[in-house]
Amino acid sequence: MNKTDNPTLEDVARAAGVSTATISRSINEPDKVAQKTRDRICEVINKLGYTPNFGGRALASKRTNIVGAVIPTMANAMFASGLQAFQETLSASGVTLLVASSGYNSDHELEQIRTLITHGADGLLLIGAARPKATMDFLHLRNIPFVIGWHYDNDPQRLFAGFDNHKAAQVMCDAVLQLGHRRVAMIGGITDGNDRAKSRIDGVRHAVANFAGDAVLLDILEADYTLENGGNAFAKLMSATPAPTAIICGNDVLAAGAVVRASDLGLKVPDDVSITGFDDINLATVVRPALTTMRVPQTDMGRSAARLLLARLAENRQVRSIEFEAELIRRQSLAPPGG
Amino acid sequence: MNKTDNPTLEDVARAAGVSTATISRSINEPDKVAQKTRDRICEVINKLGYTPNFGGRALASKRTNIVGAVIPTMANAMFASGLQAFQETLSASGVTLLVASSGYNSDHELEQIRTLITHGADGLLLIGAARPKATMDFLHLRNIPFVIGWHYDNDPQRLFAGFDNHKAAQVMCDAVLQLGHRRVAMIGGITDGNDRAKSRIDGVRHAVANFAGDAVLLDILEADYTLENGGNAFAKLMSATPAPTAIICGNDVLAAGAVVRASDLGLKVPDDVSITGFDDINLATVVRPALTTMRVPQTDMGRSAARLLLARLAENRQVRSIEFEAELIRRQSLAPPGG
DNA sequence: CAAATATATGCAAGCGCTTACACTTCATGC
DNA sequence: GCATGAAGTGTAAGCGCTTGCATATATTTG
Repeated sequence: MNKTDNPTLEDVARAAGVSTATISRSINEPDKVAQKTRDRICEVINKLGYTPNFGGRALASKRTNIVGAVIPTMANAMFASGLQAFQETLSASGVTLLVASSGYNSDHELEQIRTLITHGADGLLLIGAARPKATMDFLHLRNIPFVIGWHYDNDPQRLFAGFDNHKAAQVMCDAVLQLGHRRVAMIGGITDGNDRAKSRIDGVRHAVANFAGDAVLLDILEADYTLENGGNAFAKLMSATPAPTAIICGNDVLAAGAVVRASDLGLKVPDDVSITGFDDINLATVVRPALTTMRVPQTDMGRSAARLLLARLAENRQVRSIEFEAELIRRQSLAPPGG
Repeated sequence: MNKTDNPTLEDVARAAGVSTATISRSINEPDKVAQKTRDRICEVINKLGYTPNFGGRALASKRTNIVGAVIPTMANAMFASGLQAFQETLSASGVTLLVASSGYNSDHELEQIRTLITHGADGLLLIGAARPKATMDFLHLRNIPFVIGWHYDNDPQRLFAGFDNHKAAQVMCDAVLQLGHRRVAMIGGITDGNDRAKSRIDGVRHAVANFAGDAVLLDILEADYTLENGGNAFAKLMSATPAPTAIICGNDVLAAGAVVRASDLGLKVPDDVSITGFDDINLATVVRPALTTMRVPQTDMGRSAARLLLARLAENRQVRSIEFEAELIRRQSLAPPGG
């Protein structure tokens, strides 16, 4: 598995007639080296195709310039574009991204965190705040710098770049209730090991419970984020009597699945039933009717998470969590009951 | 930036009353160590929260168990899910994924390749076969093992896990022509630095040129993969006289944008104009009419690319490229001209 | 112009790990 | 019982780099 022997610092040093220290400096702190020497070194480096050996560098300098991210899955557009922004921002600072996915499973998440750390990650991006004690213990024991994305709360001990899922869901549900809906149902993500999904459901529960009127939350179904599951859950909810007049979905994929299924079942959205989404990914704008949804600042979160983590790693003391606001985007899938 | 001092092999060795070599063995080659010793060591490791220092390990063993991927962008669902599969497969072999994105720019790609290598990647996944000489030179000079995904050709010198974009586009265009379309236009991706986009366009060109009839390829527009660009390009193409009866799109995002715009413009798909996509991502199934598209085996490619790369790194000699077939998926957006 | 300071380079000690080799036990077979 | 070998462990030599310190050279200053 080892590559054929690559040139080392020493090879370069010999060829350039200087010491290894000078080469090292000309790479890492160029202005500590005379212009002339640097030029010569640069030339030799290119001729030899030298690149610093990673292991040696990491060992000597005690840092890798690698940060890791453990996200539920890249297959969800929301994480993918956030991760993209995260990576781009890191890249601009010469830091590289190690990724792993947990599949929304917390045991798996711990395993992946371990892996990333043993693979040299200086810091981590994690999604959501809730995790088992074992995971927290490991993080603390090893004193690992990390940032939590896609979630925000007031815990001053930790670093967040996210938004308040509970509040956002509540805003959405309030909007639904304001329009006159009284029989509401929800299709949420699987809450096990996913505090964002849980918060969104709680937000809806809370909104219904505190509504100054007699609204009912008929049912809450949990489903993996696929179009088909969204469709199936929708069908199930609509087969109840009385049927809900609005269905709040935990994300756009579920909602899009529901919208499509509605049309298959001959139900008109929003006339027969309103459907709302969450995240505002491409899907939301393309289904007909287009989804009323909560826009989540995916790119901003990714970018900010990177900045926070970089600052934290640079030991800037003034690192503070950033709260973003999810924004209600009104489109056609939500209307007063009965059209 | 350095973490507080973590326990080292030596700490563990001292605490367990054995030599560092034994600890190392019990981690890397457990069955070379007596059960009893191993148990004791394991206990100490857990108590101390020891994890091997990455730099030391990489330096001594000359491998990192990291592979890198440079993809155009994770924000495109097709790459995201392929990358997800790639990562999962690697993970199952204890290998971790370093990601970088090129933004479809080949200078940037080279830079990212360099970064990944200096960050310790043992091997790489790259997308598409076409790249500038400088990049190829670097890859060869450093003798870097790599696999090319999302593309296939017969070059026996290289390792592919992909499909023939040219052929796939041709299949799609043939299907369009078979249905009776004679005025065809295309909305492709930006071909600069993107051989897949180019191949898809060439495939369509080729199909039209070789059609046993008098079909015309009216126009080819290139656009970044966004819904809006797809819509704009569509509007532009439809404003020509005579207008095309079918528009072949280089990917589903462009096609979905076109379908949505068609409806905004009061055009019926497929009655007034047929639209086809490429990739078969979620979007394709959700727009109405649903997209006729080429299904691309994203997950399979990701998984196979990982297997190929792992095999290559393990120096298995019997590593051979894998060709996948894209599959024509017929849905409602394509019909004979005039409905 | 000597002294003081700034700038450029070299020296050499590790960083924490793996691994070839040497050594010690202990079981086995004759 | 003793040679033989297997199994378990230790010793120590690096892997390629960074970096504090010492040294050498250039520049400034009174």
